Amino acid sequence: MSRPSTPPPSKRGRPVGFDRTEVLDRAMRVFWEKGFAATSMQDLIAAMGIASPSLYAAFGSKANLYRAAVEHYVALHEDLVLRAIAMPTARESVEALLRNAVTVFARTDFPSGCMVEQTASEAGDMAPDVMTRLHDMRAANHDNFSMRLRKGLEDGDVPEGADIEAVASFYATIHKGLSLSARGGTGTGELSSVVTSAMAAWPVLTRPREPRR
Amino acid sequence: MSRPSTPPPSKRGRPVGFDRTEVLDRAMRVFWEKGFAATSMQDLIAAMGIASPSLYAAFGSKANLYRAAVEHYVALHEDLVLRAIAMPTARESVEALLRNAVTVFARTDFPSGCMVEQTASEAGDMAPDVMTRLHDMRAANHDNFSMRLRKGLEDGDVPEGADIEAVASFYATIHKGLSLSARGGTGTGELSSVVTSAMAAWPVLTRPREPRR
DNA sequence: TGAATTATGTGTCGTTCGACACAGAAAGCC
DNA sequence: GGCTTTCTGTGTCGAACGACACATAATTCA
Repeated sequence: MSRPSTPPPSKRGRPVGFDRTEVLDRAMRVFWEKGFAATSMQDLIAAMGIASPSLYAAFGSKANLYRAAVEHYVALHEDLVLRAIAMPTARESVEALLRNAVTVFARTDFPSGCMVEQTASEAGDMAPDVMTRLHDMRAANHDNFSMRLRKGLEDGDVPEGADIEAVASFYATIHKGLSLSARGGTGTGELSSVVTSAMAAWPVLTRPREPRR
Repeated sequence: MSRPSTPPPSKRGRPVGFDRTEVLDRAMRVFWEKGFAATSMQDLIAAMGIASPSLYAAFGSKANLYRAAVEHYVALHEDLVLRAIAMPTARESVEALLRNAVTVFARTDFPSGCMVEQTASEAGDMAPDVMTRLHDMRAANHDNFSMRLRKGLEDGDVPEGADIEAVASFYATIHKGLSLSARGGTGTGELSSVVTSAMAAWPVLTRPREPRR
């Protein structure tokens, strides 16, 4: 859990002249819109409204700012995810996660798609620790599904013998598909229809199966 | 249908010193691996084995080379797609399309994921005509599903009253999800399991529905 | 108030970007 | 053979890249 935390705000010296969260939010939008490689420092300082030395002092490098921006993205949507997971049954939780995703991915006042999922296509020349962190955040997306399903199994609202990992992989794949669809310009209507279809498959997918095939 | 075709090979003058398909294939791999923005001309001329003026004479610009590379990618897999579509029933065709996708997306001797689908995240500064062409190629992926489903409806192997567009969107979303999963490092096993799940949903999804909801 | 500390804005570093000028090489045409 | 045409490799263009030096401004501590 040793998150690379923000350094403690110093008491002495000239105070920072910008709100860290605010500039991070603006950086997030640019990265979210254009991706890591296609975003230049010029783009960033223009959007963030600070000069590049301030940016480097606060975030270290472009790659690390990207990581921080993705973490800010996750933090922004954490409540939504937690509320979805808190639904009484696994089925309701999974559906809520996907409905939330549609809403977020296709908002017209924000860039399209899921910023976390899209990091998978940023092969990039980023430092290994940044790559690892991005990978972990993608894994966390998958884990949202599998952990909630496992809880459903314990609670009894998911049939005993259901292949939890397979179901989780299925819905995680839908989640990624929704993200990429939204990036391509698909609107809320069609995305919602896909979620409806995916949820219609729930009874079939959670039906108990013989161990392996 | 006015494809921006290759100019006719000239009879006079010094002949071209490289095989166009060969160098296009090498460019494809680099773009496929790193994406458009993260690929530099340096990367390309190194992989293609030709000097940049030759490259520009043959392809015009980096963006246009990218378009040509994606079209080469499509041409490479055309047979596989056609054979899948030629299956006797729509269900078999859809499953074959997805199984093919898994095989292609997770090959270890090639970059991961679908080069066409991934173009959706390359917002880029490419010329409008290139962007349009990439968009059309993505749409063609969707159309593979919807057209084959429509034929199944005519042939009678898809129940009358099935919501073709919804089913097509569902499987197209799975296709995109598989691509993004593969990019993130998911292996053949898990991807195959997702296809199995998606196909298990077939009877439910193709069940006739009342017109709209 | 002066010393110490920290952030800011201007300017610029060396590199690499995408793209091409130019001269020479290799072919067909007469 | 010369003449024309077309392609090739060397070299380099101006612009933009990511990153930072440096002097100055703003704050706390003594």
